[in-house]
Amino acid sequence: MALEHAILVSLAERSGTGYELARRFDASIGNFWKASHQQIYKVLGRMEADGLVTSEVVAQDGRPDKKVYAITDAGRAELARFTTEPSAPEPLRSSFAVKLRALEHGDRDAILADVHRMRAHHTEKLAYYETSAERFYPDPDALDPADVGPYLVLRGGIIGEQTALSWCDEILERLEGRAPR
Amino acid sequence: MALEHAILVSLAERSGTGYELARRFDASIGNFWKASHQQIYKVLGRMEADGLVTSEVVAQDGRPDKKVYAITDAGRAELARFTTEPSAPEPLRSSFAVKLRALEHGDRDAILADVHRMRAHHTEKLAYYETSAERFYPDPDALDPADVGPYLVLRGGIIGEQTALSWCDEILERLEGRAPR
DNA sequence: AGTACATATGCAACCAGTTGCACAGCAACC
DNA sequence: GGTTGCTGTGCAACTGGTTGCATATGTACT
Repeated sequence: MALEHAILVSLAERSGTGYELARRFDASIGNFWKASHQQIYKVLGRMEADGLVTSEVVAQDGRPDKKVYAITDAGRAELARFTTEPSAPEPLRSSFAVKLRALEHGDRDAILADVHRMRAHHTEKLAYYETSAERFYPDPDALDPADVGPYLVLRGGIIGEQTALSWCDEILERLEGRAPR
Repeated sequence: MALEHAILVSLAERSGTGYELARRFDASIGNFWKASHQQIYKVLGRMEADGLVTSEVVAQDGRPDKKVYAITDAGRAELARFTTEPSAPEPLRSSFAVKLRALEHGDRDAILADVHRMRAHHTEKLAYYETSAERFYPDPDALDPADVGPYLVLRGGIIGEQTALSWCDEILERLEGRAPR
């Protein structure tokens, strides 16, 4: 149930509506834990029933009312408890790896096209992460203590994307018999 | 529904029982797509109803009967079709990243212990992959064409584990203020 | 006038996957 | 004699997550 904890982290940074959380998930935490707005609303409802968050309805003109959620003390305690839990080894699921294993049973050209598509995707993501790093943490040796966690997570994203890119290049080199690009 | 395709790949390599598939998943494909035996039996049942696989009951003495599954022509066609499908960008889910982001809201020592645990886990996995690589592909420049896909998948596993290790080291260096080990 | 997009919340139905259990027999160890 | 472990198949209940839809309003573009 890490979605619950991802929401708690996000609300600990600052309060917000379900809609806002969904967008934050698109941008930052969502790089490491995806969630749709439907699911966020559902989980927020359960979390409120469990006392981990509270909500306050705010009227707006020209726009629908919104429900601003805030973390409670119980929520903060649950978040702290969560950090003491050992992480289960992440079950890595890659349908692309399955496809690559099927190379001899499938369409080689289509798989190559897929690698090129993935390569472009990872290039874009890497650029996005690197821009974020420069913008938010221009001097990594002088980080605000509150930024250390988020910074290290971003670093994980960067080296992960670099590795994904290297893998694409290695595949292309071998399957196209030349250096990529 | 990539589990279906992972099973088809495995059965295309050779026929086997649900039980055997579950073990193969533990060892090879399972490094990139986990599945429990319960789920494999469930999916095999559906796949047989869909005509992608056939089964034959084999009696054994001293052991329970077993059902040996084999891929059909329809199964092979579906596998080929699958390879022409563009892969969706894998939604990466890391509860550890969520935990790391919660560094300032939780228990720093427990998180550090968790990093050490993960580091040990990735070290072990990397060693396992490297052993497999040496054993099955001692000469990567002279691969059997049928081995190219599986080899590249294994390479992905190796560089993924190396990256995970680097990330652990970077985290430890920053949080413990020294080089790891 | 019609379309699309952003804000904002939420239900219902479905699908994938996990957890826990049941049954069955043989082999090995203590 | 009892426990553990391997082979082998499978059901039932549950949880987490996806897909599709519904509703409401304002702005901007065509």
